[in-house]
Amino acid sequence: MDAGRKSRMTRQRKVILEEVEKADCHPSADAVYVRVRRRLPRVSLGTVYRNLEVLSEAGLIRSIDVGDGHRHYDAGPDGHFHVRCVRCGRIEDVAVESLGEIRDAVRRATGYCIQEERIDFTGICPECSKKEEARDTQG
Amino acid sequence: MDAGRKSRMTRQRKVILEEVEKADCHPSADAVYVRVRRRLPRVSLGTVYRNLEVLSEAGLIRSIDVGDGHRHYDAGPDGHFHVRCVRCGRIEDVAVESLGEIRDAVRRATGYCIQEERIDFTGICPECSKKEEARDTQG
DNA sequence: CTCACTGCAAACATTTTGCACCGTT
DNA sequence: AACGGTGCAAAATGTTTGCAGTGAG
Repeated sequence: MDAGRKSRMTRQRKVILEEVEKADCHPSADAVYVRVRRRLPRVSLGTVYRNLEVLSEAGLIRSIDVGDGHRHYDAGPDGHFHVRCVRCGRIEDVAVESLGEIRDAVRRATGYCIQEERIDFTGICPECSKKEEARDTQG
Repeated sequence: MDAGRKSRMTRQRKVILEEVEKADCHPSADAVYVRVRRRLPRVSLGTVYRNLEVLSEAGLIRSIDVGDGHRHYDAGPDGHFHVRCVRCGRIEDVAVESLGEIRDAVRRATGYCIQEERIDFTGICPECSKKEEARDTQG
């Protein structure tokens, strides 16, 4: 693992990376902060932000912006969409077969040299749908 | 044009709507503020934000979040992607043929009831590419 | 030993909100 | 006249930054 040219793998950075990696959801900076603080009670939020930026730049994690007002972080592989539930706020991955195709289509249509894409869906997850259905049925 | 149940089409609201409609790019709240102030020098930024929210809720405009730290507004029709140039910051529309297909695929894969999607590409626009090429060639 | 990194707190940028007055309906 | 909307200024939110001291390499 090479986090960059002259960067030092400090205790804080390592813990931050681990916590993003082990998180099942896609934690926000603040969520990472809360988790990290369980192991390093004196970390500062600034350190968390700085490290998320560094790790993100090093390609060890990815920052995603689903438009809910927070930036989220993701240690998983690239090349997927996200779906966010407007009810419970969870963010899930969706594997994508046709991402390359879409990218090519956009490149052709616009002439842009595409570097990155963000494809995010918003809706209601099956679990929340079920709950609402149950509530509606019961009155 | 019915901006909502009991909302009043005030001078400010009308001008804000017009300025979003006539803007060629996708203006940020602050950009709208600047434009509106040319016609109504005493508007406040708060009023602009409130009206962008109201108009957005009324479906007269759409708010888009391309992840550059500002929310942008768009009076155009729904059902398109956006491409943003990392160099000059412009945001352009891309017409989409296969949006429905993608949405269905996501629905099938996740079980989500999809309400909305945001599909944004980031890259370098042809114009900026050209400039950089020219600079590179000349040394 | 060096200099990237840290904690802290203050600064920032963007958006939201409380309030008293204003103007559309 | 009623009440939704306004300007203003302060607050809230999420993120970044300056600084002096710390610790990884």
